[in-house]
Amino acid sequence: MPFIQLFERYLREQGLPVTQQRTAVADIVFSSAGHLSVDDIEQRLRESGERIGKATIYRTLDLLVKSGLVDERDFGEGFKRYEHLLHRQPVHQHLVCLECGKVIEFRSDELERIQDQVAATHDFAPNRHRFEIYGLCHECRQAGVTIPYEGLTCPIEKM
Amino acid sequence: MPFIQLFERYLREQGLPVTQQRTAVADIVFSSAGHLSVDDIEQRLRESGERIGKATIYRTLDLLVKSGLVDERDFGEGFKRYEHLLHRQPVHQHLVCLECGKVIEFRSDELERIQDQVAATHDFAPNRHRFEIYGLCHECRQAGVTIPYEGLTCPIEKM
DNA sequence: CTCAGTGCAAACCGTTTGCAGAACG
DNA sequence: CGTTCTGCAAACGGTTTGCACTGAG
Repeated sequence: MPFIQLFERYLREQGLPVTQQRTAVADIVFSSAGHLSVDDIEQRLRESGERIGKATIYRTLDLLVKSGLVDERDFGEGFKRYEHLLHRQPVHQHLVCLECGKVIEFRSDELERIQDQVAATHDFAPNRHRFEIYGLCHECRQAGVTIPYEGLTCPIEKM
Repeated sequence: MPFIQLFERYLREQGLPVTQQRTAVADIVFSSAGHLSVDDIEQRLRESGERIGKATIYRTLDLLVKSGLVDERDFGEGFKRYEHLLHRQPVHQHLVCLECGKVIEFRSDELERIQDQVAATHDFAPNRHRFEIYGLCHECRQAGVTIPYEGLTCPIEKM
């Protein structure tokens, strides 16, 4: 995969050294399809025989995000995930299963339209947006999982 | 404001004690309009003369969220914000200014439709969604703020 | 050879937890 | 009065940072 070359070009453009650690991290990120956590990356590096400190992984991910080749995602798990953009779907959104954590990607042109429309109404210059749907995937529902409602029996009415 | 009574009702429904601390935290949350951080809440409690430990605030917020009266929000700031739902706008989304952090609320019925449509396509049972638009508000743009592009000069083409 | 990068460990920061003492019901 | 809550402080987990050492250019 020649995607690492793009990152190397970015580093050179910025006058930053192309180190073996940066290449190794970029290699893992670009060759993995999914939404990787830092622990995922560390583990895959270890599997490839590389032993790279977490600090370096974080610092390299910062560069990858700044370069625009990788997106940082936060699905509310308490840590971040990273996803490279050299994908079929340039801009896409996510369905996140609350039970198994599976992430399904989808794309909606309408969202772009809504973003522009809403932003225009509020005199806001949109830079990016996130749209995530949380729920239960087919498999988890098949397995009988449900989301319990623990709230008030009737919140608003009987005030 | 009688909203605290709803929370007290919830506590009783669950067989949980209605303590002065829980009431105080709920009081702050329900009487504040915006998107409060735990520090905001702690400070406002202090201003009202209450001295309540952070742990208790967190524990009470958990209950408020479970009751369904308060929503937990994460705008990617590294901490959570809390917003009560006894509002004009039952379901709404946010425009977040990347410069000043201001949050503008908006509502779009189309989003509900898109959620249902996308979910149906992927055999997914939606529970909730989040749609956030990040960008620059009118004031910050007036003040000359721009978002610098630090990425590759041309990411994809010259591979 | 020089300067930035790396690895380690400590620091950080928001959040959670364990436990002795206080308070609700 | 028993049971749950509170406050404190320590623990936690992901992330960041300081510093001596290594390595890229």
